[in-house]
Amino acid sequence: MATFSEENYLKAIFHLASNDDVTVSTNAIAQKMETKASSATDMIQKLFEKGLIDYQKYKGVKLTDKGRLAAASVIRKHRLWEVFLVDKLRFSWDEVHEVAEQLEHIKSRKLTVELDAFLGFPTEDPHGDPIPDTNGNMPASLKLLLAKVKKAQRCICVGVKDSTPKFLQYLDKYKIALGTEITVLSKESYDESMAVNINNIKRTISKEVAHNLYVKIS
Amino acid sequence: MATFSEENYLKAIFHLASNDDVTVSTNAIAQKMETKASSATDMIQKLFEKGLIDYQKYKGVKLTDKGRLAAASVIRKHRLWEVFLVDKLRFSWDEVHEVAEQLEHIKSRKLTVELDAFLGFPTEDPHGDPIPDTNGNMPASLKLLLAKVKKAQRCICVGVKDSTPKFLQYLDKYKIALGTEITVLSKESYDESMAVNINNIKRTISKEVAHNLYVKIS
DNA sequence: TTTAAAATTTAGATAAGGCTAAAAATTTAT
DNA sequence: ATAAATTTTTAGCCTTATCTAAATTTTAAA
Repeated sequence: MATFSEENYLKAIFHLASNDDVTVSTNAIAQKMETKASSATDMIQKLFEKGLIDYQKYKGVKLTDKGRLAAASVIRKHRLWEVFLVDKLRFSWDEVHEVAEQLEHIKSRKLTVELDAFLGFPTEDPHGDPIPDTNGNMPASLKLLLAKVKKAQRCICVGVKDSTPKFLQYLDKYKIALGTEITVLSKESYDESMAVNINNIKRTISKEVAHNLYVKIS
Repeated sequence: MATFSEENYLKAIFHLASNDDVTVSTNAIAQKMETKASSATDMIQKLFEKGLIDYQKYKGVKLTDKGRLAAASVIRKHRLWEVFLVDKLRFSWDEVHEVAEQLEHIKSRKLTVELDAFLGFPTEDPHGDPIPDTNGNMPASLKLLLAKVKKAQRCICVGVKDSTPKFLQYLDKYKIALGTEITVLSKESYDESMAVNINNIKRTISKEVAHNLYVKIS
């Protein structure tokens, strides 16, 4: 059974290797884990010995099937707990991550199964990210950045790319939440800003914001 | 902030010192923690340096106010989670402890506050043990041995003192389970046996059984 | 293609929490 | 009251996960 730290490294590798065929570098892992490359190397060797990753010195790593399932299981738990916190316990977007980081490591098959049922078998977390199923399969995400949406299209806010409290608070301030409908009125090529309609109010959205907000065409 | 291990030791000391004026011995702590006395000594010294316990070499240990509050907070979380598991997630009484042992260490003020509200501010866990309040005050336990129940009183089975398979099998055989309602019909002073009504069936309960079954007056 | 830069690994330390074995203090029993 | 038994502490070692500094390998550049 993996330790907390091992689980966090597996998760980091999973996120870095969005394409399964990509090998992930030691430095990338160290950066994601906010640690030193030497520490990452140590953990890589341990994960390799446990059969959770493929690894050759200096050549980067790749999750094995076993490792991918373990990582997906942790991500599944993380996202289920986020749904719990928002749907049942009045947490808001910017408050769930830190707690879910702890809850994701609780080990109990029954707990995950029952929590999933209690929440009504959700398929997405409050940020619009898909929840892997029990086999570790993650449905492809339909979300795209607001910046990619064409003029006159209507879309629904489903998540954020930047999940820092600062950005989430910005969204709160302008009443942009999960499910909010946004219509793109026009796009300004000079600064990549866009005019949009949100709750019947016309607003200008900066490039920065448009590149950090995920939506789904409706 | 206390580590998992520190929290577990604080909890052990809290449980061992039911009376706050009692000093707890190193051996007692080691036994409760299923570890060696030398390990207990190491942790005792750490807890003392953090101001969580009073300690003099060879003289045993007592929780400080700070330590007692920390211990009560962990026990509060443990019992709230047990309520959650039983009331919301279809866990049964004998499945909750192991998971609650993990959940009790999650650190988030808001989580505990919201969970408490979500559960309707419960005052007891599923075993009939009281839940300490946010100030660390624990209401006296309402749970008592069946032997103490007076004639004509109705009560609900909430736990066992003797958890050996032999006793549990006895309970099974006579259809006594968690939540079973028991009405005391009469008590025999000669052998301390009692006549009771269980599921509308009249039975005689021996002194041995009555002294190993916890109930709550209903 | 040889060298400089960058990335990666190894070596040696540290801190937490545990262990065994041995020493020291306290209790108990004669 | 002293010896024996028990309890508690200390000393030294192990593991996990981290670090810094140094060594090594790979990559990029001249």
